[in-house]
Amino acid sequence: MPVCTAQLAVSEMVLTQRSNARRPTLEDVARWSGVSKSTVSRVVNGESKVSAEAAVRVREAISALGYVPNQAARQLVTRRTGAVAVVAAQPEDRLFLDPFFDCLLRGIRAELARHGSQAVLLFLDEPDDYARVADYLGGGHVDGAILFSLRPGDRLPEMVDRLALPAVFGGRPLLCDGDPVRGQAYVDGDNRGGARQAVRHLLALGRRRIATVTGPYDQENSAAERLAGYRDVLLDMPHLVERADYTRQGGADAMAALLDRHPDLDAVFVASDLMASGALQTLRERGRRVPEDVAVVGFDDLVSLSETTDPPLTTVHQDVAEMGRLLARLLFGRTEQDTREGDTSEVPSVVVPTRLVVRQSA
Amino acid sequence: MPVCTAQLAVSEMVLTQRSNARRPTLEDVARWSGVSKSTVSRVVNGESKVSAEAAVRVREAISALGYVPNQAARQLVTRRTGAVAVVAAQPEDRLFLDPFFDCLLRGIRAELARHGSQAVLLFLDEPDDYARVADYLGGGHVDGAILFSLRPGDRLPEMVDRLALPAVFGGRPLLCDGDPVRGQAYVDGDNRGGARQAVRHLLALGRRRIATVTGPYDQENSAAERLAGYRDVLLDMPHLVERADYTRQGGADAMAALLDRHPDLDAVFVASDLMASGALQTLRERGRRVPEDVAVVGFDDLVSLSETTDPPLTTVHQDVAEMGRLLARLLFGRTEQDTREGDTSEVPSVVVPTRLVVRQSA
DNA sequence: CTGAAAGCGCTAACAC
DNA sequence: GTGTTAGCGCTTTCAG
Repeated sequence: MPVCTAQLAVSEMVLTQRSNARRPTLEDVARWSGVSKSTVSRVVNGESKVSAEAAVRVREAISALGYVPNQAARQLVTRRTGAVAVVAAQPEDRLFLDPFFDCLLRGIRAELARHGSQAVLLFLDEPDDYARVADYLGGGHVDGAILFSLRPGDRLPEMVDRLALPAVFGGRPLLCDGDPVRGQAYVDGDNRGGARQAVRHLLALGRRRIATVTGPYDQENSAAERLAGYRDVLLDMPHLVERADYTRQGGADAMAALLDRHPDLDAVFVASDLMASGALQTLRERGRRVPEDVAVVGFDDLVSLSETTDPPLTTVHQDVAEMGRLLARLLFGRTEQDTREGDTSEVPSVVVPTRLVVRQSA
Repeated sequence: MPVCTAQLAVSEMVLTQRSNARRPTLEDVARWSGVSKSTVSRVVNGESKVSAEAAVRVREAISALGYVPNQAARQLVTRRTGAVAVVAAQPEDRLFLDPFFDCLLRGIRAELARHGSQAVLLFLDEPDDYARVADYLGGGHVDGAILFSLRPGDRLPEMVDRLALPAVFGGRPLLCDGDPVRGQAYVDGDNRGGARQAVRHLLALGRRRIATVTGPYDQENSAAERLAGYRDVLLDMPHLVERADYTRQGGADAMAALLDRHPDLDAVFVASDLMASGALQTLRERGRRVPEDVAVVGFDDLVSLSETTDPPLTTVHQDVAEMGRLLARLLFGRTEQDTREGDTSEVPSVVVPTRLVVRQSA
């Protein structure tokens, strides 16, 4: 193979070149098959009131001409695009290394597919992205948007609201001061309740020096909630808190710091499985046995992770895929929750319960 | 292929609900500001021939009304959407755990942004996805597509070709039999050449029992090329090959298998950094010193990985972000490379050179 | 500089 | 069943 072959002839035409061969329109199909546009339209849209023979001829014409409907035109009249934007505000690097998003997205895509909608993923990373994404969302490219990983005070909820675009949030959207943004539908896990379950479990095991490795609680609501849950349970007991960033390495480092400061700790609630896997590694390197010396409980229950750590991780289970599905269903106004009549002021949102999965680390 | 969009009954209404509050149109703005639609259009599109006062009034109207142009309508006439699809054929789980895609996507997004285009990411995972993605791509939602991680024999290149949608491929698209798909523009790394550099380096170090951990060479061209490069150099020497799957764990397992079968190996070329980090771990666990006992060379040079392994990884550097940028630039037909006249039969493609980065593992 | 008019390709009444 | 007729909201000649 030639190295660095740069045969870029005719390059500047790439984007227009091929489209110059005008794509066949509904009208072309109609002419070709000798019927009217309406009939073709009916066939394309699978309506019933079309004679069998007409339908056949139209279908022939369609494949002969290689006709593909122009969505822009269709959309202009139907007001529907068949696409839903999934906006991830998280910087990509975090996102791509976190299996959490994989599950969530899978759930979203599955549910969207059931509705015949295509999920399109957009990233919100640099400041510039806001304007472009807002343009995109407001431009009628999509029927709705699912947004997540927004930081407190993110201006996207407000922007979306102004666009009058149906939207739901993964994780409760917060204002700068930590107050919830009003009037936005969201799906969230029961972070606080889950954390409580985890810490209570540790307590029930007889542990008394229970530490916690937290997420970036000043930036992510889930992290703040999980820390709150920890505090709820350990009201009058010592709080051994180390903040990390939801990464594996961060978890490892935080665990090390915790061990340095509190060599006598006998349990730790780590606010995510990814961080827990890092913590486990530190514990091993420091010669602490898990769970004998230190009991460990994680959060998320990303099975690919929690089942394969050594030892397998006791963790708070979140049905992430279900959350994804719910998000999509909520967007389509189809949440299983009953809609309470007349209570229009209340935006339908759902907090998904968690449960503790006991494996071997605690 | 007749493309028929799925019918949506109830959900359709839900999603249009909020938009019932009719969004202001160009015409509304025109009336509000007492000018014609044309003038408003000119202001919106930043044209020069508009009097200052008219422009001001129009702008007032726009913000007063909260006007956002309807892209579908605009697109219907301009034939431009301002969006480019990035299609990842890889199952998500792999994708999300591989830092490679993060860099690539970043490069793509950066370049696209320079052209004012929004990148929208689509996944191709289950069989169903093909039809929906094809509909989407053919539906005029995007100006072009960047596709990658296609398996040999994937039918997407052909589908895209029929749609007459400008497209470029990340990694050379292959037919089932391993032959390249003709007529498709692609950007690829110099996998074979890079592998040669790696193995030659090992040879120069005096190693003589050089093994390799490969990617899934029956499914991914890059893996096949890297293996070929290994073979190129070790023509008359023993080939110690273990196939893995481009995951960290796979790399660790393959390394273990290699050690079992060839306890005397003194070097290993691992076909990706992610796998190499796994291999390094196995080596450590088995008590082999790196590079004293076994020299290790990786591939990709994902700095976040290769610089943080223990010891830091000697690896084949690929400028992944640059590849991403090139992909986008190629799509826009604006590659900096010279254009050779009259050579229209040759599709512009580029193979990006690699270079060996020597750190401490070899 | 500005406006009027003609579509872009499609669907949706409404007649036949 | 099928064709006819209006637009959907925008850009774009082409006159003024």
